[in-house]
Amino acid sequence: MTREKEVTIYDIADKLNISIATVSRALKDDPVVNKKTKKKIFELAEQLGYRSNHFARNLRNQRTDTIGVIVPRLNSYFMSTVIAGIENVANDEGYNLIITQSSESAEKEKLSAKTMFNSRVDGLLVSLSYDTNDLLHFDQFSRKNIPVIFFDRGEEHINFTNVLIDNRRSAYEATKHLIGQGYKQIVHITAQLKRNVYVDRFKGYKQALEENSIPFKDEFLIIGNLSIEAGAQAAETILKMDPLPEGVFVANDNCAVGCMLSLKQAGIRIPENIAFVGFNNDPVSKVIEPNLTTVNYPGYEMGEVAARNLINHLNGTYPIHSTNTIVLRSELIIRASSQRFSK
Amino acid sequence: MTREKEVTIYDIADKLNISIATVSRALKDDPVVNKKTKKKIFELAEQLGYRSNHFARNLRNQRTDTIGVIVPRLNSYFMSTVIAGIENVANDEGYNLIITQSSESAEKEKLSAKTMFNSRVDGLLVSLSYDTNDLLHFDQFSRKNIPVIFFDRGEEHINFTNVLIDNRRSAYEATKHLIGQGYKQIVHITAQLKRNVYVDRFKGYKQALEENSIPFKDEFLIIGNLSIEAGAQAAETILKMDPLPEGVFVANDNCAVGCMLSLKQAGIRIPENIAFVGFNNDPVSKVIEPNLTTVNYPGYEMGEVAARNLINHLNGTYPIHSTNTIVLRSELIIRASSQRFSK
DNA sequence: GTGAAAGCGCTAACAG
DNA sequence: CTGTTAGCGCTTTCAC
Repeated sequence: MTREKEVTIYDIADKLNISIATVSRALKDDPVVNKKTKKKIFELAEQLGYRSNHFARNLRNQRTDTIGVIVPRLNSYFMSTVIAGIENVANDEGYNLIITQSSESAEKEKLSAKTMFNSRVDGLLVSLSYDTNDLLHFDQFSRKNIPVIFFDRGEEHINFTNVLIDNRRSAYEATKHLIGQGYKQIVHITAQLKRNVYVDRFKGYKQALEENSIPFKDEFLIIGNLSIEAGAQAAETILKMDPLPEGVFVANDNCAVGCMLSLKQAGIRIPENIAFVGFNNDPVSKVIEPNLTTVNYPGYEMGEVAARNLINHLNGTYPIHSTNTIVLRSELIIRASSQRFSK
Repeated sequence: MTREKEVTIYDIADKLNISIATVSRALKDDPVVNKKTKKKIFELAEQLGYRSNHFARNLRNQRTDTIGVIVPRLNSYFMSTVIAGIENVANDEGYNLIITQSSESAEKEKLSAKTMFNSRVDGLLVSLSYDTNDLLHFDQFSRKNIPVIFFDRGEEHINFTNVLIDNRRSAYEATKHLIGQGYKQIVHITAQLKRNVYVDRFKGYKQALEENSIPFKDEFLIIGNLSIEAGAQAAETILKMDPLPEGVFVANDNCAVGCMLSLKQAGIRIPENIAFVGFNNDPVSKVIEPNLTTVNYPGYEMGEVAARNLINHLNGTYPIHSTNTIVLRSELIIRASSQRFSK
């Protein structure tokens, strides 16, 4: 598999009988180079199919124009939307993306971090796995002054910026809405209470209960991995409750949908028997019947904001620790699944 | 933003009073190096926080261990599944991914190709945009013997391998199934007939009609961008038909769902009045009521196969033009939306 | 087993 | 406005 010889600035310099320095300058459109020379160089470069060698340049410049992205999973609507947002900003600014998924495992996340580190990404965008217990594997980045920004699933840390929504408040409003509709016995389906997003949503849920003098019951907290299947399992659990709960607040739409489908199959009517509120505003929330009340989560915007912020750090527009938490707007979207008197 | 000085093999060599050559060899685990020396080197490297410089290495080795991926859109279930598959294989084999989206525009696709080329990806995985008219922007890769593999949306070309499913056959079976259920007046909703996948699905649809002596009607071909919204629009068109068609075969589940929702809202019953078959087996097909009959599309597997194949090319396991088309198995999944006598 | 040295392609300091 | 030159950090050939 021999490759055609690459054209270098030496080739161009040779043919034009000028120095590589001039060629290098011309190619960067350095105004100091004579217009005519520049023109000749550009033309020849084009003709020869010259392409600049990133490695040589990076080797000199000590930067890669690459941003690393570590996500728990690629295949969710939310995540692909975030990545589309990141990609949009990054490409505009001339950055490439290296993307890996941790598959919700702390182990793989550490590995990914190492890969990113060794690939010398200029900056890192991370959404933590379910499993992650500490942030030690990101210390290597801070030590080298490589900015790390967490989005969605992050953790408070002096060295890292977080981009997120107000999960507590959103969950509070979601739960309050259910209570306002007259549902009091409310189950909460979520993931392990390790990640901020789930902890905060749980807090919001509890706060709403408390404010309405509804005692929190341990057995109303159902923990799973928030997949459709986990939703189906949660439905089993719910069906065994006696009396049945009146409402369910799920930390993610997909899981809510899985749960609703199973309950419906078991003859439960939504929202008459049990009301539902989800989280994320995944398109599926408008497909399920009844349509799912949910919290709108600005994924695309979150991706853009995180990337923009990272790039600003990189450009030195502001110092690495200048911002620490960016909160995006989110809001409850009320649909039929939670309304006592739905049409 | 000064970064801590990077540790190089020179530093290690200095401290250990050996040559950089030995350090370099040891770090690659070259068996020729004395075990003890190697151990010392590894320990010191660890302690100093040494990380190898990819650029220096790439500059020497003329390879990047990077695979480029160009997709029309990141945010569909299908695409994120494919990418998860690619990522899985690529990471296992020590390759990084650079991902860009063309946003269904030929222009952006060309730009992406250029970026990839300049980033010197070792190989390229592409799913073409709706818009793309020619493959000229991939010629630069063949000229340099850089393998390019198309997945899902490709085009026959002597230089490039395609990984796909048998779209014609799948569409044929889907349509035949509708006909078998007694639906004869069948609308086909799809995208511009530019990409293989849509052309082939259309062919399969037509073939099934022909074999059953059902004349194809021009007005039964509805072209859009296959989004949920396009589905809603298609529903408008359908509702104006008199008489109404009996069945609809949609080239993608999302669009089918959009269409079904609108029709249902207009009082049409599915499948009693109009039957539906989709394509892709997106999870949403099991959420919509009635559940959508669809063609199972092995996205994850497609990603794995495409990546595996590319990497085999790169490893020289087989020559660049040895395979030209890889067809993955796909099959019709029959659900309630298309069954005359559904429960 | 180990070392010396050349060179991958580019940039930038310095000199003119 | 242009050229010379010294590296960036690594791999690899050739010697020993």
